Amino acid sequence: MAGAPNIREVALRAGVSVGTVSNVLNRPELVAEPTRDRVYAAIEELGFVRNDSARQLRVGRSRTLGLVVLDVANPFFTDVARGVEDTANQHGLAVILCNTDEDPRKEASHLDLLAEMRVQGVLINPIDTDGRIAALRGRGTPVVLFDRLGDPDIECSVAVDDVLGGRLAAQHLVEAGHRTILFVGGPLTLRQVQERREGASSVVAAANGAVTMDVLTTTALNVAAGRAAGDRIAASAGRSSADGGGLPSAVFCANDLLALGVLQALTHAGIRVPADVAIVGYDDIDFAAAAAVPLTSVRQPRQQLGRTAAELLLAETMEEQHRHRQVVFQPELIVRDSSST
Amino acid sequence: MAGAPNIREVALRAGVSVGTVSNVLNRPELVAEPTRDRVYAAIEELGFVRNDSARQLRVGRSRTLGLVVLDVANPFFTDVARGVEDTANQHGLAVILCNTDEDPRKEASHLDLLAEMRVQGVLINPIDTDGRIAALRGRGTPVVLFDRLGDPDIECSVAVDDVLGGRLAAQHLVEAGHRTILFVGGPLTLRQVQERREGASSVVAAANGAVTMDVLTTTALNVAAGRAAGDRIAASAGRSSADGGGLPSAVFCANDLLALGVLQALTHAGIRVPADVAIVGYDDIDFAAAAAVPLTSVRQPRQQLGRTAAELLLAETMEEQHRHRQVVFQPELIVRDSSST
DNA sequence: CCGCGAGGCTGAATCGGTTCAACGCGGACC
DNA sequence: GGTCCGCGTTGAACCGATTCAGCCTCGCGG
Repeated sequence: MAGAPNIREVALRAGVSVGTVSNVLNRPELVAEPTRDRVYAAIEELGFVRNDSARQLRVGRSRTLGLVVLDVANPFFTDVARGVEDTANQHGLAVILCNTDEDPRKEASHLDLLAEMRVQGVLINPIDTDGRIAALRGRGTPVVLFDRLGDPDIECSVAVDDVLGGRLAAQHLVEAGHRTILFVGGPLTLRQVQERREGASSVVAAANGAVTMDVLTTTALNVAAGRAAGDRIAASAGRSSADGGGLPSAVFCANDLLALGVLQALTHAGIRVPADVAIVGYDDIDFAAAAAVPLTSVRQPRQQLGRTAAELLLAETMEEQHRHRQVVFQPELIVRDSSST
Repeated sequence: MAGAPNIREVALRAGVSVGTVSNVLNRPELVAEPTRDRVYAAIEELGFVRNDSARQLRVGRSRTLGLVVLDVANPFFTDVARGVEDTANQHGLAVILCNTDEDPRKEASHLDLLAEMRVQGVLINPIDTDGRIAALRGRGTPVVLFDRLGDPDIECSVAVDDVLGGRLAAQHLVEAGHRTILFVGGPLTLRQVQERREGASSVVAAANGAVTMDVLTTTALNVAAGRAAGDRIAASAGRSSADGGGLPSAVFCANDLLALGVLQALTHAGIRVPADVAIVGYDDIDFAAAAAVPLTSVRQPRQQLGRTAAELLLAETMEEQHRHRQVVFQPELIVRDSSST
């Protein structure tokens, strides 16, 4: 009595068998109405709550799905998470949100936990492609990659074309007359950072030497790292350009958090944005528009990314014979004050 | 064989009984080394992963704890979540993060799910004090309130003194010479909003008519609502003060998201911050400092709030006879450019 | 009057770890 | 030689919901 009444006590109280209670819970249309009402009444009176472990044990799989992200503090990921949640909730699934902080060890331990929980599937923006993802899949748990393309033979994935995004940003700056661009981002091991840089590089290369692009590497993709980068940029303003100094005319940041940090540091140093230096960010998080110098940014369809990823996962769990798909979204440049002439 | 090997297959392969395998998993010090190694080898070879449902079913409770927040997109809550996660992980617990979007129905459905999962405990910033929280507790699941004080006889809670926070903000503005203050926040049913307003009101009242404070109610606590409020403030600038128009000399926002929205709208309308209007926010999220007009804000110890809440929860699950505690943190005013003269 | 089918319900088997009483065995001690 | 102890291991009972073969009842057609 203390603690949790079980299905047997409910059955006893309603004067039926446990099988009938289970039917009321799961397939009420099979049970005659008066019986059903008696069972509902008993459940109510006892305050019965189904024990999900027992259910799962019998059924074999859970009603949850795991979402593993690099950084919950980044609004980009919380927006993706919202998209995932929407789709999952519509199908009666719960989402377990795991945060890796870009740390492979945390990623590993979260994946182990999700495996033990026998989640229906995992959505992940992987750092480390260690064997765990393959192992999960080997045990029959579908894994969908998001914000990163995978091998179409073995997995579904949803991504945004980061090379194109980089190109859009750089093109915009070049067309606005900027000739010295600085790319700020890191760590360079992250594919997103690499590809955005690559896109920008291709535009610069096409200008045949008329435009130059330097790279300032950061250790993380957050506001603090952006501030540090901004301080270095401001410090270089005093030095002659022969000395590697001089302000760039534009800064392209690998994400908005960095851009906001850079913006703050530059403003603080008395450098005007966009008059002295233009800034372009990436992701178009809500705070980009909310900055007092609204940020030009490359918009990714964040919620849709999440929704689509979840849909692919559900398709994989339900379809009889599944063909892996790759979905690639196109980013879009949103021009605001930080890069207007 | 397909899918998931179980503990019996491991036992068979290692040539021991299932009991021994379980001991290796849970209390390896009881098992002789050579046996242990054979079991580990078998686990490795088969790719065995413990089925957590079965474990939970037997043991009675899970190794997870639920965290229910109003809005994952608000950095305040992700910071709290990080604090909770730190503490939980140290004790080998996982955190399930649930988002209510300030919607009582979503809150209810998440609580139902957590109940079915038999989580070790729940940390919640409740909207609706419907019976579910009491019911959970009745079934033996500890529930700790955070960012809100509860009844010390029945529950633990961790909060920050919001009345004091409101007072600090208003005091700062009054001392800086502001005489017409506008409080922006809502919905007023949220206790946090109420208390911050109340604190500010008390300061205004103490000024014996020298200072006035109006209230502009918002429908939510996010950037978009802040922008809308900012637009209304800017629109009133043109009207005479007899008409209820005229700019306030300072705006105090119930949280930083609102403040950022207001800041953006005012700047966009050509109103200078802080020269024309000063702004004070609340929470001191990272973006507050990162705004191009860095925001004066009332800082809450966000991570510590999370850590402490988790510790209280753990204490309640472990202590033989538990006495509920209320922990109240003091907020701190961080003065930045948005309110400097 | 009998047979048959459908609807409604029963209850035992099942899922896979955990736990614990009990057992075997070798060494120490009297 | 007998007894006792403790370490290492065993294996069956158990947790609680689900499932399904099978039972009963009732109504209808032959």
